[in-house]
Amino acid sequence: MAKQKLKADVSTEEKIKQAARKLFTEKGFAAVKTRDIAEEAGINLALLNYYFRSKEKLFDIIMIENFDQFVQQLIPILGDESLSLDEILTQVTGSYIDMLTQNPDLPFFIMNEMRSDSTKLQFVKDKMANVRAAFIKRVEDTLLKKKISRTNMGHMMMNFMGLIIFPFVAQPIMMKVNKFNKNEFDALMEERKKLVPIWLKAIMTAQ
Amino acid sequence: MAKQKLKADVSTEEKIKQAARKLFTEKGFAAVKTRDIAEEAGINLALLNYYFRSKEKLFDIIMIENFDQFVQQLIPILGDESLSLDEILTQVTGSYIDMLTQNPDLPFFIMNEMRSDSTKLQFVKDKMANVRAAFIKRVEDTLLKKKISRTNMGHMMMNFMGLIIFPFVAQPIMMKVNKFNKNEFDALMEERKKLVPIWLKAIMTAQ
DNA sequence: AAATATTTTAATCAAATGATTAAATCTGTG
DNA sequence: CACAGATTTAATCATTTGATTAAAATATTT
Repeated sequence: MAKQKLKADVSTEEKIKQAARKLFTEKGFAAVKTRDIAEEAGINLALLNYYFRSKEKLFDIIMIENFDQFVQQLIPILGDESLSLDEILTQVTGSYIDMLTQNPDLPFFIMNEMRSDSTKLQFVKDKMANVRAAFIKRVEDTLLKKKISRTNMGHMMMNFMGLIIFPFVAQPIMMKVNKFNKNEFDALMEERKKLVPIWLKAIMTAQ
Repeated sequence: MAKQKLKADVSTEEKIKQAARKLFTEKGFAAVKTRDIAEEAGINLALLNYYFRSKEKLFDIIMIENFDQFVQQLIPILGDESLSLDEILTQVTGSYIDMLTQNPDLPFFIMNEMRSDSTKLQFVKDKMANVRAAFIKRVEDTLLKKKISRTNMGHMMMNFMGLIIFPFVAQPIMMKVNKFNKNEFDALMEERKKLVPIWLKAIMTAQ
């Protein structure tokens, strides 16, 4: 006991959070039982309530962290006035594919929770609205020059997300149907870092 | 009582299935309680077990029907030798967007259940494998002529699904962030019937 | 070491949930 | 009508599940 207070390698509270993050992100709120979390964390069930008060409060924490991770890295890139549209496309694509390769379940989690609506997602709406505003502010001029209308902004956001995020949502299908293993899938995603910006530009200029 | 045996407008069994389809498709297996289904169907809880034996058996039925609907309509189009690649793209896109506009929760359900794996999805794997084989058989020659490699088939499938299916998976986000209502969203999807084939061709021929 | 605060455990509770049962009601048939 | 079979209901069971409690164990401070 030379050290001050490093009891376990990781504090119990952190172990619970890690277990909860893993399970909630994989399976969603309803499918995860508090006992699953306790077992995954290797702790007594009562500790979950001791540290986090309730399953729902614990979930809220994980949800906020996940959403933050999902949108956070967009801000600095979109906010960098020195980047051209091409550079933005390339950077956002690369940065996102890297992050999602590390957290492949994140998009599905987000979609799942947005769908279960509930009222608690107001803060998400706000956060996404910020990103969207930044995106529009940053891209709208360029788009207007290319004669792409405002309503088509919706299409562009869908295309952007569809080409980058969808593969991770569909990863289980892709792996099963195409008999990819994780490494092969990741290699495909690595290729997409270069391809998606090219494709997006091709889409934007297609008659 | 002139008629033979038409008791209710819809048989109790069918009412239960409709309620189950709605709820399971919207929220997934774990989040739906048998009492929710009973209430939605306007029937006594015991009837669910009387007709379908268990929640899981009922879910299996819904799952199979949903998967069938998801892949069914592809077969006749892909199998029609008289169609050009362009025509296939156009028809599949149109047919799919129509179907998904009627059943917007279907893609999410499929992704969700593929992810929860379980072993019971072998039949799905087989079904998807058939569609994939038909797709490859139908498209591979054309792709080879365009110097698109076999590994890029994976990208093409992702792009195809990403541009068509993803918007429906992300519909809740799109509607919240962009403040679309259902009609506006559907109008966008209607536009995509023409746009997605153009975009896909642009992608395929992009340097 | 004693006192105090923090962390962990085992046992238990109350509500939710999937399922069953026995009786009641309805339906068509002889 | 009365009977048999199918359908529906109300009541109840057993398990799961989220949460609590009181006590034990551990760490921290004095």
